[in-house]
Amino acid sequence: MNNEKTLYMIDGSAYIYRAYHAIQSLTNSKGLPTNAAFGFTRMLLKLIDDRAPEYIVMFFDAKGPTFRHEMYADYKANRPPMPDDLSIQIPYIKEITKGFNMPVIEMPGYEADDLIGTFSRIAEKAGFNVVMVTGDKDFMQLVTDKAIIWDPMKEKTIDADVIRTTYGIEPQQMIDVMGLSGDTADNIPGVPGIGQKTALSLIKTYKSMTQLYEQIDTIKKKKQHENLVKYKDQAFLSRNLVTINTDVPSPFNIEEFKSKTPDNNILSGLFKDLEFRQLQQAFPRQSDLSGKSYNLVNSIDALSDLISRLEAAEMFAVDTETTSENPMNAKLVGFSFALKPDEAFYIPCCHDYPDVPDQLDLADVLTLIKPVLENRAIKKIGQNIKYDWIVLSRHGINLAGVMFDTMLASYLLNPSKRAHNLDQIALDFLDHRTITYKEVVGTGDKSSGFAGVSLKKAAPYACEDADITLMAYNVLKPMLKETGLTELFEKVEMPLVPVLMKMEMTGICVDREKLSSLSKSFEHQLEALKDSIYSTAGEEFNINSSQQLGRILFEKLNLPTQKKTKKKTGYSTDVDVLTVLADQHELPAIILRYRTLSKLKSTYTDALLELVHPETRRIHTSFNQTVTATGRLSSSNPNLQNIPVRIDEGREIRKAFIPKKGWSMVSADYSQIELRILAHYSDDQILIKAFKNDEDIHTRTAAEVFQVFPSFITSELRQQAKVINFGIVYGMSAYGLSKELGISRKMATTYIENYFARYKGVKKFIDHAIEDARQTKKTSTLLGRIRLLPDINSPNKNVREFAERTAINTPIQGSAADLIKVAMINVNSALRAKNLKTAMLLSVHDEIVFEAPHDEIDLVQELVKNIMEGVWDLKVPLKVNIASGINWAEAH
DNA sequence: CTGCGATCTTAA
DNA sequence: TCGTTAAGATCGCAGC
Repeated sequence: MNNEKTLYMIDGSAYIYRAYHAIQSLTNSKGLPTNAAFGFTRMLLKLIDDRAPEYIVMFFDAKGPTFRHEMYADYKANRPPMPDDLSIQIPYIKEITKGFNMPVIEMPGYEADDLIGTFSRIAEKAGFNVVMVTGDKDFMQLVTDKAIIWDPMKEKTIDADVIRTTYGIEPQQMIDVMGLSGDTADNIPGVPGIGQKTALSLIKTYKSMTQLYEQIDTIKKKKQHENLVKYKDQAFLSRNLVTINTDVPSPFNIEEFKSKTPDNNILSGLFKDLEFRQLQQAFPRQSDLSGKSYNLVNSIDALSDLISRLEAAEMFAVDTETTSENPMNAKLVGFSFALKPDEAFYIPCCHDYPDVPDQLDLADVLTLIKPVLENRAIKKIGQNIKYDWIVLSRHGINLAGVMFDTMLASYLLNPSKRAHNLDQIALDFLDHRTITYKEVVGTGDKSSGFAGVSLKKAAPYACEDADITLMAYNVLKPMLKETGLTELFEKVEMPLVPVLMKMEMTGICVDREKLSSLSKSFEHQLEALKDSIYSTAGEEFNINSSQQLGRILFEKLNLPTQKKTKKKTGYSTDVDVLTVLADQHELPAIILRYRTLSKLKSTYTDALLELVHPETRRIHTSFNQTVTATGRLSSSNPNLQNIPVRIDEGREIRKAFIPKKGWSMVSADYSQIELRILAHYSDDQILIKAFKNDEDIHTRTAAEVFQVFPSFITSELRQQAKVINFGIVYGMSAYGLSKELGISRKMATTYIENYFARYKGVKKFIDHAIEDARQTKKTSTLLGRIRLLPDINSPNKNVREFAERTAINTPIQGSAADLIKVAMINVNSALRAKNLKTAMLLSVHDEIVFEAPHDEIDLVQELVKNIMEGVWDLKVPLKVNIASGINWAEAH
């Protein structure tokens, strides 16, 4: 039905002004104002996103006087000239429009209104629907059954019916209304004493100005009558002025307005200059392989030539292509190398793709390439080099001379970024759009992985990876230096890579029988709980669906609702809510139990068994070094940093982590490392003294806040103080504390006041951390790790306060991360130096887990404890608890 | 069928 | 409105 074409006509000039006024202040780093350009672009994007217009054209007012000025010299005489900080943006705005590949029309002597009016009529006659994109009500006179107004920013549509119902007149009658009332904005006089309301009611009654004047003597109000008569000429002049011209001579053909795809190269460049970073990413430059020399190496001669060049090089970028994202399962498919920008080589070894010409044999390539990869004097650059390092290691090559990982460099420069993959790095630092893995390999089931890709597609992709890695190195290295991150990079992050690699490759042993019996036990209990839930609820439903559960609890059983979910899509049914409800009905308690067990089964027992490696019979997690915004590591596939420890059934899972036969688990954890770092940073005398005396820190806080001697502190008071201590580190408010402790807000305020009255240094630290962040727009850790805080001065309170909490928490959490990373590196070196068999297995934020042969336990405990405690010189001692046991739970 | 946001739970 | 950092299971919706 709806096969009619629609033409969108944009009132460009009006949007420039609106954007300029709507956005208060926005400039790029060079001081160029960008507010109007930004708002204008946002409007265009919204239009394109929402409507995907098939025909589109942009209109601007022409410079200089128009035909209206000839009619009336004072037309728009009260308009101040365009402010300088707006006019400077006009060329950019026109370029942006050009970048979107939109036709632009402006005509001397006419305003955008008249052009839109004219084309509106032309398009209607040609059978088009017309949408006038504007926020200006003056356009209402142009509305017809085929022409409507739409404002993308306010998401408002005005069609003929809207005008009829809101104003009670036909759209064209707006001209007469405006003629009578005039328009102060444009300095159009109208009839004195007649405003919008009066004009509207007059036109409603008399239908038009002409008819009004024909029956002028029926006007009863004396003054009104007098003015109407006296200013009759002025009224008709005004009417002419507000009438939008619909027959401007025009040489254009509507087919010229057929929309085209944006020119990403133009837009990307503009957005780069204007520093619209998100937009720059949304319109990346197209991948351009011209000027590149990407070579396929598929003969022994060619390989020998390449290897001679690699042998002679000081450094090169290396990348591997494989069959799996998991380096512990991946098989090598090919290698790529880059020695200088714009030149790269791909050595395919194991492509399955039919008619791959003369592919080299993997074993031959490995043998030939091994010496150069193992030569530590020749430096290697990689992207996520830990991955390649593991894969190569599993193929018998011990990579040496690893100097630079572009992923780590990108991470250190801005750890808050979502991604540090090569595509993103190329975009962010080289302004280059890479060929994506998806484009080469495809997606879904039919894709047979990289080995199934033709060389024609694989070679440019693989070569580009190495090429871009090398070019990114050239950009990133000086950036690290400028940002003061070189030492952190060279002394901590890079040396940590082989440590993590070894941990991942070693893996950890799990007691599979124990896990499966736990899983079975959970399954039986869950079955029973399920029956009991259904009978208590009186019907069957999906217990895992919080939505359905909410309906049962709050609509069927009419239990009192506690809180809505964050995005208010329904009732919250989380632990807090169910715990409260457990007093009033038996169902919530059963659900809680069900949730606990099903979490343990699905996330832990079942998932862990799935991830036992078929050959090593151990679990090999990935430690991600570029994920967290604070500098911590994260762990995935599986996440071994959130194995249960608090609840009893959960601890059973921890017990399933066992050492190799005849060995022991050893766990070393920093005691209160974050509060110790807080003591160091804040120089707070009470905190420092407490740690120097090795006091129980929560008892000490309880004593200070509640003004009681430590010996009188009960376990409840200590628990409350513990919550306060944690709250301080996270920047918690009185509200948060009151909720957590179940006390009044007033009481919570008092606690916090007491805390800061006693811990004056902590108060100073917090104030200073925020103040410093305001100045520098970033925060940093002990070892100089940074986190950018662009929102620290945001006018939005929520956004700003979040940045403020970050400014408090990140130096603490991040410094703790710095220290444990250094400790891991030092412990690893010491174990190697002493030729110990003990292996580091896991790192869990403030804990390091090892497995040690029995005869090394005592030595290792002593060694590890000393290294960890001596890792950094703080104003307070660092304390490490270390213990061994037959499983992780016992050692912890 | 796939991707993604929302909700909930686990850890430090 | 209101407490930091993560990963992952599951549901349910939108788009292909």
